[in-house]
Amino acid sequence: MKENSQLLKGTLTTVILKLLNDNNRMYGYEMTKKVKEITNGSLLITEGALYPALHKLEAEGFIESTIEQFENRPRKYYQLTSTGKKEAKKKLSDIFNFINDLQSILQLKPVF
Amino acid sequence: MKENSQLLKGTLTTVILKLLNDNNRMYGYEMTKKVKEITNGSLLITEGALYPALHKLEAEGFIESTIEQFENRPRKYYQLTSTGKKEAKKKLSDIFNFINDLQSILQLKPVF
DNA sequence: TAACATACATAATAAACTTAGGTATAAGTC
DNA sequence: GACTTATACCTAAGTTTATTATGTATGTTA
Repeated sequence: MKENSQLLKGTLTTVILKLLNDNNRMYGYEMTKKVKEITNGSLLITEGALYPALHKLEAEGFIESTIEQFENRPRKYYQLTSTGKKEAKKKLSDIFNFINDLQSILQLKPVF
Repeated sequence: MKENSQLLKGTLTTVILKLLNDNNRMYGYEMTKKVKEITNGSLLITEGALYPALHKLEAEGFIESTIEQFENRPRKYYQLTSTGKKEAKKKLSDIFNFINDLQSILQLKPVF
């Protein structure tokens, strides 16, 4: 993603799994639009990051795809496999734990 | 850091700046202990990540160091420079914005 | 007809980490 | 006495994950 990109490393996979968990099936380009919309344009998934991430998740067996034609353009729809659903739960749990830890550290008051 | 390490990329610098912002001066090893303590051992800063990050921050002029002897062992104390204080504020603002965006995405309810 | 939007993709590069080592001193354990 | 653990610094090789820059192709809007 762009904008605050340094912060993002490692979260893209979790975002993808969460989107597919909530929406049953989505295609890549749709995910970029969705994230942009949700964050009012402050978080932008770059396609150079997204597509390799999708291919990796598919190779790992967490998602699977079907290609369909829509108005003369091919769309590659992805959905979670059963192991992908478990992975989504795990990744979400991990990231919320991480965010909690991070907030513990970042909201410490100065020592007097 | 270890444990949930994929999630951590890009946040280490912000954590360092925040620790120095709150504690005036700290040495590297102390930071690893502090983060471990705050997170009850769930977040571990590896020294292989920490020391290069400290050196980079110093090269960028955001922190400066003084070496002191403590019980026959050298400690390298770091503190924020004036530009480092501004950078700390900026990075903290960025990371909170990012966490907010992330939570917007990750807490979406399923579409009916 | 040029630019923008849709929709996929890859390759070179850069950044940030993990893993694995290294040096040195001190304290505790078998 | 030997070994492990803790303190305290450090670097290097390799991996992962992103950015940036392209490329292909179709459809729509200015």
